[in-house]
Amino acid sequence: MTDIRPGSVTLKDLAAELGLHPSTVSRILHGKADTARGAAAPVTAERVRDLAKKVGYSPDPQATSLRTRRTHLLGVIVPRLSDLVLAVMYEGIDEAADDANYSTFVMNSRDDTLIQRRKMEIMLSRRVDGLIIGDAHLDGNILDELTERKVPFVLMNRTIAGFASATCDDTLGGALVAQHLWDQGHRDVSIIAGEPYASTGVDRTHGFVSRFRALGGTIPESAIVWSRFDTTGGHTAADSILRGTHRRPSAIFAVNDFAAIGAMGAANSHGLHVGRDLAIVGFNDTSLAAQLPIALSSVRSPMHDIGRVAVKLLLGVLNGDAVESVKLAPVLCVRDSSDFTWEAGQEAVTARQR
Amino acid sequence: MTDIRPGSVTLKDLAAELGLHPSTVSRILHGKADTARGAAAPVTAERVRDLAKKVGYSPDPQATSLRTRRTHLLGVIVPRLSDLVLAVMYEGIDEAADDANYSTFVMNSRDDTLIQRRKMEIMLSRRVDGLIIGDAHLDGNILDELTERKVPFVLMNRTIAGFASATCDDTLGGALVAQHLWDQGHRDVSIIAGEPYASTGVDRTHGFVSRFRALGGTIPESAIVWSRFDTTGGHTAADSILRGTHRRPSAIFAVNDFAAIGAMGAANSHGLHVGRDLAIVGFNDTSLAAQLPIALSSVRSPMHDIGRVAVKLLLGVLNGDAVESVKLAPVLCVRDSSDFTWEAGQEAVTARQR
DNA sequence: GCTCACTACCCAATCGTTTGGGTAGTGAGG
DNA sequence: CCTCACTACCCAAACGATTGGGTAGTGAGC
Repeated sequence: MTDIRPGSVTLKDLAAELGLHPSTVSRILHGKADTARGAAAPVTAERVRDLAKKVGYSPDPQATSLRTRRTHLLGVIVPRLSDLVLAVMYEGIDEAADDANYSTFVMNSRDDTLIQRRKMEIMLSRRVDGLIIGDAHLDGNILDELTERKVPFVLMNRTIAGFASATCDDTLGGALVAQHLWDQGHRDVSIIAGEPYASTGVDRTHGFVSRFRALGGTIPESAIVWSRFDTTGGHTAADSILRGTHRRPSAIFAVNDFAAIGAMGAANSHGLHVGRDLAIVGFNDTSLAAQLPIALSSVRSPMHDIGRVAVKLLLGVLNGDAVESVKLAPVLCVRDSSDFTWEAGQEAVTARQR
Repeated sequence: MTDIRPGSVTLKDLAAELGLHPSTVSRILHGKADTARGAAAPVTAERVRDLAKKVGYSPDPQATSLRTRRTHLLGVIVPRLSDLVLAVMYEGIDEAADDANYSTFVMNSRDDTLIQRRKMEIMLSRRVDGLIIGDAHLDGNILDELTERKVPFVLMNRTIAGFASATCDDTLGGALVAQHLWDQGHRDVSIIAGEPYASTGVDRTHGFVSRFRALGGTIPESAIVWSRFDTTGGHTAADSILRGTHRRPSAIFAVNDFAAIGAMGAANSHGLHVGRDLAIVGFNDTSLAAQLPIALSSVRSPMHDIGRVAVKLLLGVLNGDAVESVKLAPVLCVRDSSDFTWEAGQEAVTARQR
């Protein structure tokens, strides 16, 4: 590419070199239909472009956005990037933003409303063109404020009624798991439901419960345990489920792979062999699921695409379009952790049906 | 905070409102020793600051950096953010940058030299003040180019001789594992070594081999298998190791937790019980290690701190200081996957000693 | 009464682009 | 020959902040 640091050569330099006015150069290099029209003679335009390429001219985005009031910057706020799910979504964002010539800031809020606010202010003070919010809380009061302040934004990962969002169809995902576990003969199930303020966990749980009940099953409130989304959260939740004396479920649905992995750990320490004594199904089908010593059944959510769609939606908003929320379809991946026909055969299934 | 979108009120507005000159306001709000000195009367300063707070003034960073030639922006390039190790390091960066009033761009290079270059150019065209490079390849020709172009940068995660870096002491980490496995009685070990262009894997492998040999052990070249850093990479590598007919090691050191998890999966499908038939040790002690059905021994590396240190180093460079590379100390965490005294008792150890 | 040193400000140029509005020069049409 | 419509440019004012260099006004010192 260039052998010099960008910024060393300006529009003015180019103009001087060619004996043109900076504005002419600007129109040639950055104009649209302008160029074809009255901007410059084709031969001049050629000269300009050649020189620009030769000296490695790249426009100063600071100067440009000072003038245009557009930074071509998007802000992304996630609970934590060390959550693989959000990291993958961000990869999708990174890609799509890049394709559209935008750059992104991403910051962690740790799901703390104070930090959320602070990071948002930082992004706005950086003059981002819009925000992608991946850590929306169901009470969502910040969002109203953003709307009032006319900040363009969309939600990702978690959804909230009334705002545009890019998510997985979590309700459907939950339903798929319910159907699967029911088909496998499970009648007594528990749910590790995630944080109550996150639509992901809430919707997955709701989808599961609705379908399970529609099939004729029962799920008492006590079978739903709220938890953090990480491994320790899942471990703790599963522990409390398995410790319960009056009933011990034959299957656990964790709304997140990491919680599921934690649950596997807990099952282990209770002397239960996952996939034989206890079925566990996770959500998101992260790259780990299939590789675990006992492969984890999981609902594959198109995380990467969710990130891409979020960018598309936001660009739509910036463009003044009326955008609609997008719910991408999940797919259930059944593996050893919940496939009772796998080695135990039919007897296990019937045994479980009691 | 403010109830209006940042950017709506400028320095000029403040000045007009107060009957002062913009430059005076600027000096009051952003000056250092200036303020105390001849900038303005204390009472005026007070008035300015009050109004600024009241109307929610926040300086336009684009305008500022256009003038100052400093963006307070740092660029971070990592192989992939969906690698938990890099994600955690980035969290450290995010924090430390925030503390120092910097913002960061982070981009994925997928360890592809072409993308690496492209992302770098994007960051430079955004006029970042400096770069943190988390995906350096040992052949490192881009780095020389950066040096030549006088771009301030530091390395993180991976190190390369001659450049400032923030890393874990990988050589020591490898040595710790060698010592541990030796103490456990293992004499026949294999290494899943990661990508040959990454110093992390190379140094961990080298540290391991050196110590193991110093203790009197032997490690043939064939016992070292290069691989990708993810679970599938580990799976494939372990598979080829375990498939080997002439020797089957009693222990495997994977230079990365994810590779180790993949190796566990492979061991499983070879009918080996990890922790009894085969010891496996990983690296980084990611949050998963301790939660796995069979808890994974791993070398804890201070990933979060590595990110923080990287920022500190880079700020040092920006400040014109001569900075030194920092190697943070690793700690070995022994768990079930390699603790033979755990349940099998002494017999297993001696059996393995042959 | 004059100089000197402050104090408390103001002025204007500048950073690199963009953009609405000119304006010389040319050729065609009447 | 004059007008008109182009073509191919140029001019200058922004955008919002920073910064080196003024300069009135005041009080002290001699």
